[in-house]
Amino acid sequence: MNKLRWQPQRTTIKDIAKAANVDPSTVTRALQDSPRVKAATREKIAGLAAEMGYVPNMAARTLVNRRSGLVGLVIPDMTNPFFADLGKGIEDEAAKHDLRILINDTRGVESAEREAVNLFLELKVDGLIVPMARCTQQYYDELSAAVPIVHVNRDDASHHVSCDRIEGSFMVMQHLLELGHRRIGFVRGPAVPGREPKMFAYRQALEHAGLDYDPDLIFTFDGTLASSERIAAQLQALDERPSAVFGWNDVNAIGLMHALRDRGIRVPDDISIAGHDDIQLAGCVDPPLTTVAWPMYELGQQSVRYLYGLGHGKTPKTPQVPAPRLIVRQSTGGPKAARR
Amino acid sequence: MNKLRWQPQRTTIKDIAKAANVDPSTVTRALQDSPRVKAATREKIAGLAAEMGYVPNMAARTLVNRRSGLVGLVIPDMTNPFFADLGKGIEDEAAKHDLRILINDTRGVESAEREAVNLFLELKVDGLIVPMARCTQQYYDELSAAVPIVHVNRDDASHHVSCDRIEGSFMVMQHLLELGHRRIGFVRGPAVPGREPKMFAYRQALEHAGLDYDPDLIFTFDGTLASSERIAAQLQALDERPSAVFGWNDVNAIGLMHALRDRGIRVPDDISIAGHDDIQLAGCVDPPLTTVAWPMYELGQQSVRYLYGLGHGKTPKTPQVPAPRLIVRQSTGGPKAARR
DNA sequence: TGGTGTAATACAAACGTTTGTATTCTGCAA
DNA sequence: TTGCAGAATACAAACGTTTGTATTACACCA
Repeated sequence: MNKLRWQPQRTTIKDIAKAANVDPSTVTRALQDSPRVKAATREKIAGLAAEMGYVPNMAARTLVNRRSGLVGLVIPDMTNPFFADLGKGIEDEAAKHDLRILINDTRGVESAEREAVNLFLELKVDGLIVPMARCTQQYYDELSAAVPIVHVNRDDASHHVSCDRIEGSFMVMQHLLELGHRRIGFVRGPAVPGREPKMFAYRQALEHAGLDYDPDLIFTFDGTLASSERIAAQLQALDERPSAVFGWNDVNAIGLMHALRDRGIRVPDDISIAGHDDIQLAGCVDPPLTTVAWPMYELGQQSVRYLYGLGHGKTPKTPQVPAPRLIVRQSTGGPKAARR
Repeated sequence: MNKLRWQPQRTTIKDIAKAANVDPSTVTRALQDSPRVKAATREKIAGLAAEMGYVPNMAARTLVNRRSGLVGLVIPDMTNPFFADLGKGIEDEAAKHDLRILINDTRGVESAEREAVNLFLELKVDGLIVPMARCTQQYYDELSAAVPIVHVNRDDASHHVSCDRIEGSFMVMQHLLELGHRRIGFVRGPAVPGREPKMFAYRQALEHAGLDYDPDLIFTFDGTLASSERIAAQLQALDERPSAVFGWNDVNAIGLMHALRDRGIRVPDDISIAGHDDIQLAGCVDPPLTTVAWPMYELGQQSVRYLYGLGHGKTPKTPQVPAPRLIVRQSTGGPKAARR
C-alpha cells in the first residue's frame, strides 16, 4: 500500500500533555471535564487543545472504549424521497443521545447490504438501523448477538419499528372501492416474496369487497422510468383494462400517469391512479396524485429511541407510530361505467 | 457512560492465533495473503477465521496504519435527486480503488457541514469529497494540510471537479432568448453570494442579448414547496409579468408550474418555465419540463480519481467532464406577444 | 556431519487514548 | 513539627492490529 503524504496525526494528546507539562491521562480527563482535574489546569489544557488544533483520534478511542458512539444507517436507496424524513427523524433524535449517524447506500443490492453491515461492524458502531432490509432474517438474528439492530418497516424482525403499511394500502384500496372501482390493478415492487404488506392489503381489500384476485392485473416495477412505461403499455394492451391502478410508489404512479397520457388514456377519466408515499412532487403533477403518507419522521425518531434502549440492556416494546394518512387528490375518481 | 452488553469483540486475531498455534503476526500476514506464510498455514488460518466469525477491528487497524481506507462524502441534501448519480459515480469508482464510502448528510446547514467534516477527520478517512460545500474556502484550505479534499462544483476551491454550470444555465437562457423571450425571470437558491454561476450565466446571457437586468424579476427559492408557491404569487402580482421563468432546479420549476396553473396561468402559453438538473420526474409532468442535465455520474467518478491522485502525492490537473446537455421539452415556448 | 542459505514463523514495539491505582502535594489540626 | 485527609496529578497497562527484526526449522551441498 502506498504511503500517503497526509495524515501525520497532527496533534496528539501527548503533545498537549508535553506542552502543558502534565501527564496524558490528565489531558484526557481535562477534555472530559472530569472533576479530578483542577479548574485552572482544565482551562489551560482546553486552551492548548484548541490552539494546537487537536482532533481526537477516534480509532484509539474506539479501541479502548470498544465502541465508537456511531450509529450506522443502511439505506437501500438514498435517492428515494421516501427516506428523506426518516433520515431527518433519525438525525434529530440521535443528536439528543450524543450519537452520530453514518450512512451507507446499498442501492437495494443484497450483497451491498451485507458489505455495509460489515463495514459498520468493523467500525464498532453502537447500533445499526436498517430500513427495509433485504438480507434474510436469519442473517440479522446471528448478527444481533454482536450489535443492537433495529429494523424499519420489517415486521418479521426481532427488533423493528414499523408503520402500518397494510393499513395504509388498505385505506387507498377502500377509497378506490368506495369510488366504485371493481377492476383494480396493482403494481408490486422489488419486494421479497412473503413480505409484501402492500400486496397483502390489496388482496385483503379485494376479498372484503367480494372481488376476485386476477393475476393479469398485477404488474412489476423495478424503479426505472422505463419500467413504468412498460406497465403502461401492458395496461393499454389489456383486453379488459382495469378502471384503477394502485402504483408501487409515487414515482411509479407519476411515471404511469405520464405514459398513459402519452397513449391517450386520460387520468382519472379513463383510469384512476393512486400511489404510495406522498413525495413532495405528488401534489404538483397534473392531476395531483392520490396517495398515502407515512409517518416517516416519527419512524426515524422511534428507531433511534428503540436502538438506544436496546443498547442499554432494555428490550423496549415495539413502539407506536402515528397511522398512515390517505391523501385524496384528483388522480382518482369514479370509474367510467359509474359516471355514464 | 453506560456499559453496553454488546460488543465483547467476538473474535480477535489472537484467538485465531491461539487456535492455529501460531503467532498473531502470522495470522495478520495470512489474512493479507502475504507470501511470507506457507500456503497450508494460510488456508488453515483462513478457515479458522471464517469458522470463528472473525471481524477485523478497524479501530486497531486504523490506529497503526494511520488511515482507515474510508472516503467521507459530505452531502448537503440526501433527498435531492441531483446527488443520486453523483453518489453512484463515486461508489463505482471507489470500488475500483478499494475505498469504502461513508456518507454524512448536512441538510445544507453550515455547522452540520463542519461537524461532518470533523467526524470524518476523527475517523482518519483517506479523503473527503464535498459537493457544493457551504463553509468558507479558508476553512477548507487549512484542513487540506490534514487530509486530501476534493470539492464538487465549487470552482474557487483549490482541488475541485466541476461541470460547467455557467454554460449549462447559459444554454437554457439562449434557448429562451431564441424563442423570443425578452423578460425572463430568474430564481436564485440558497447560494453563497459571490459563488452563483447560474446567476452569472443569467446576467451574462441578458447582456449578450442587449437586455437590462431587472431586480424585480429575481426570486428566491428555499427548497420548500411553499417557497415555490410564494414565488408564483409574486409572479401573479407583478405589473409586468415575465414571459419566461428560469427555475432554481426542477423541483422548484415543477412546483412553480403547479402553483401557476392553480392561479390560472398556463404553461407554456402564458409563461414558459425551465429548470435545472433533469430529475427523473422532469419528463413526467405536464407539460414536460425543459431543463439542463449535468454529467453527475462522471463528476462522481472523476472526484474519486482526483482524490486518489491527491492521496498519492500527485496534484492532478482539474479533470474534464462532459458538457451539460440542454433538454428541450414542452414547458417552454415562444412568448405570447410573439405568437399573437 | 557440519555449514549455509532460505523458508517459515516468533518476538516486540508501536499506534493514541482511557482508566484503575499509586504517588505526590497541599493545607490544616494536633 | 508531625501526621493526615483529600485534592491533584502521575504511572502503567490495556485495547487489537501491524510490521521490522530476530529466531528457528529445514533442505541441500560439500
